[in-house]
Amino acid sequence: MQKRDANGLTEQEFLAAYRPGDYVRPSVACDMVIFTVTDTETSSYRKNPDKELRVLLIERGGHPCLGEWALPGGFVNPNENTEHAAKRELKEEAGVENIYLEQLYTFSDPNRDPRTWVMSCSYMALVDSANLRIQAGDDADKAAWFQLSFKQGYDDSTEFLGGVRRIRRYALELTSDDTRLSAIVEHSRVISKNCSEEDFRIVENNGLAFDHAKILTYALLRLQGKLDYSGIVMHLMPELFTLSELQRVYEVILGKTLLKAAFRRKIAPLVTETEQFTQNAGHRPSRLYKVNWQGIR
Amino acid sequence: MQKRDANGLTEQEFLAAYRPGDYVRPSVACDMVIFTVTDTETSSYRKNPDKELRVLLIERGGHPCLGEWALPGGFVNPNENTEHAAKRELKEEAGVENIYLEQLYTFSDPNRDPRTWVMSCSYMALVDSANLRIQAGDDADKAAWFQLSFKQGYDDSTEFLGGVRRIRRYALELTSDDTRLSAIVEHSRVISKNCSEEDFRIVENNGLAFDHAKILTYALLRLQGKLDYSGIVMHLMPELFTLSELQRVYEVILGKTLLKAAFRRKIAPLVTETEQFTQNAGHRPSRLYKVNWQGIR
DNA sequence: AGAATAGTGTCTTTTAGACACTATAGT
DNA sequence: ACTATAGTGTCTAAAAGACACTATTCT
Repeated sequence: MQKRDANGLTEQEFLAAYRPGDYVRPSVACDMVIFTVTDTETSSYRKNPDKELRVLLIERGGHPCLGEWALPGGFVNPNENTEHAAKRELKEEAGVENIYLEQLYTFSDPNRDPRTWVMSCSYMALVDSANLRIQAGDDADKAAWFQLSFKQGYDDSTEFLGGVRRIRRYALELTSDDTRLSAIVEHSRVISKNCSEEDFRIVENNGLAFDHAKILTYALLRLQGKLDYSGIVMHLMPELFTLSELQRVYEVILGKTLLKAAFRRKIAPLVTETEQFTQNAGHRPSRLYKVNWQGIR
Repeated sequence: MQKRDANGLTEQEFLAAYRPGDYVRPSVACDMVIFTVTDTETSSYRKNPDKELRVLLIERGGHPCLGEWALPGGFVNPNENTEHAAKRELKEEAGVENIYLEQLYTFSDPNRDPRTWVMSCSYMALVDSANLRIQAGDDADKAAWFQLSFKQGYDDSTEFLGGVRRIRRYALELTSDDTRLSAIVEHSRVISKNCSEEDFRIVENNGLAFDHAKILTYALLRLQGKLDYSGIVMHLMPELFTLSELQRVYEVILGKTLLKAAFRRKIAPLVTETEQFTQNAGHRPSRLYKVNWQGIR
């Protein structure tokens, strides 16, 4: 291409002479919401264990937010894109590779980090807990898998001239062996012709670093929203699983129970039956299935 | 809070002493995909005009990509977040305010801009064309609304051990009064247990700047994907509209025709009927509706 | 009158919800 | 035998698809 600009330069000449300005640039970090699903302890030899949703957090060893728990993450390096950075962090901080990864949202409020201007490009990752052979946080940082409870509380729509404002509050509770964290995040949305605002606000926060309660809420809503039309859950399942297990995973993420017959009809195209069965369960054995990746959208 | 870190500093002391490192930081820009819907010329006084989807592009007056057409956008300033930047750009470059705005995706490949390291946080905006009283591009830059044709071509799934690779190609054609642009973008997705890769690749590009063909494709897929479960289309409609008009907007975005009766059943909760009717149409008048914002999800 | 669209009725098909019933290993 | 779950059958209700029919205004 030999086009010349207003100064008579070709593109090659322009780029050779180009010097980036010295205006202020943000740092860009990747923060990762890594979900997995684990079994609870079961009380009786007969009872199947319940499923619980867990997320990986890391205790901050320095200011700011010293002693609070943060999503694993780190800065994006030059010569890599955010996805590379996310994968690198995933390996370094959680010891996992080759798992489901999806970009969520870029959080960019200028004061979200008290040190300096840091944007966070957030990612959601899903891991089968059987895949977690490497214990998270081998290094100095203290890492832990927190069990997550996510409940919608306050919910209100107020109408105004030509529009609606919808406010919902979500209560997050996170528990690990020795730590309990909690947060309340308010999601408000103005829906009208002349305005379109969506906002997450941290109403209450006990022990979560930065704006990570927001990011976590965003991730949970995305996960819930994707559940029924995409086969995203399959990334949380082990190689072989029973349909009841799969149903319990859906249930723990959605926070409600589902009807067995309807559930099975719906997920039928997403799974393939095997000839293997569970054993020693204290009740009728259950057929084991594997994921039918063709059926996943 | 009086916690002290490993150096015996409180958070206040730490922050007061904090100096950001001088490692390389990216520039962050917002690029905007601004959609609107317009009427085509109608051949006969009887025939209703068709709808067409349009997107705003700006011809680049300098290197790089001199003479090519780019999405409107600009850098994010310190003390604003990406959404503020997007709104500012929307006003400056397209002369519109208070319209629907949604963050799409952050494109961050290190070489996407030949000058320097620039990440693009992309947004999608929807405007009712009646709202465009201010002609876009009053200033030096040449701006134009391009009519968009978006067709899926090649589509293939190849199975491999324990997974699927799905490849789809999309053909974009953009036409304004005096310019024709086109691009082919390939979307490939690997869906399997041990891998999760999603990638957009520009296969062919005639006249679109940077990686903007990618961003545009991403926006179109998002718009299509959101159509049926959210009332997002309503942001493209004027104050009063007929149900046939609304249907034609759905049809032009989805690229397929819909059945009238079923369509009306489905969108019924999203609209409110008025007592006004179209006039001088050369055929039976049509009732005018307005948006029922309560019904929008 | 007749072109072109507006608007509705209704039949069929598909999907979802509800719930009861039968089946079966393990102690 | 009994517990706890596995798995299926079937009825009902709701939603989607298909298509034909009637209604209405302007030239």
